[in-house]
Amino acid sequence: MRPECQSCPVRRDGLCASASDAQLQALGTIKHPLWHVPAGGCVFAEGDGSEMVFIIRRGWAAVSVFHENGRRQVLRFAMPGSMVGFETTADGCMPCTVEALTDLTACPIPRQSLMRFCQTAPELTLRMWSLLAAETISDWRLLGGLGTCTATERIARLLVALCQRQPREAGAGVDEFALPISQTVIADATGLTSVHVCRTLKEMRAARLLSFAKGRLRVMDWQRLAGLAEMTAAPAPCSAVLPSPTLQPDRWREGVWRNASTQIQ
DNA sequence: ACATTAACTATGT
DNA sequence: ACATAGTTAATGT
Repeated sequence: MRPECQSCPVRRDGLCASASDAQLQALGTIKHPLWHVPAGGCVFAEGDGSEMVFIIRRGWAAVSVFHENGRRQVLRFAMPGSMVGFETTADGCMPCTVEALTDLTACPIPRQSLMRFCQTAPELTLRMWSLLAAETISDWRLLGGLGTCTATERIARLLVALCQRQPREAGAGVDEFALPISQTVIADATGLTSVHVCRTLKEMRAARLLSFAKGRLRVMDWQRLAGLAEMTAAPAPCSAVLPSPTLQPDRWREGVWRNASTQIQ
């Protein structure tokens, strides 16, 4: 096993949680050295011909596409354990840009090698499927609200979804989180202008829902925030309720949502 | 560069 | 008429 795999911060929750020692050994031979991307840098950009998929080890990234009108749409957020780079266009180019929101460490794995490896490792393949599907569901909650929800509701959806995926910080209360995204990023993720995001956050602060400053979010009223987000939200992030990888794959994620909702209801 | 605020405009209810 | 959100511009941090 590679030394960086032994110290991997997403060894428990990420893809490799379902890998045996022998499989981890094999993955170690196909993976590339870790990538370190400073905040503001790109893992890859729209149009690039990347042969890698990446497992995020540390830090946050925004996955986005750019429109002709100069504006961009953030499609999803990647954080420790997230996998990016699976989507390629027919000509093998990347259809989106992955930009580091914080200093980032990513584990690059050649797409073709991983595909070949999956043919020998069904459990790993199923876990990959499950993890990608779970993130897709989370992402669709945001994207699906863009056409129908108000500014307050869209922002509430975003914040609740990010809090649920955020691994809990040791020591910190459940109501306070590091949220390393600017209002501009919130705007690009919610389809609002940054000016209106600022106005809306001011209203939410005045309504004693939350406070958000200097990259930290304090939630003061989970009930109302979850109501706005149309979610049965628990302050506990997924990692606290993520069932063990030995469960049947098709029961993992249902368990996550059920457990998350029963904690507050 | 990002956040905030105000004044104004367009659109939908 | 009112609410919501975009635009523009000025100012602050």
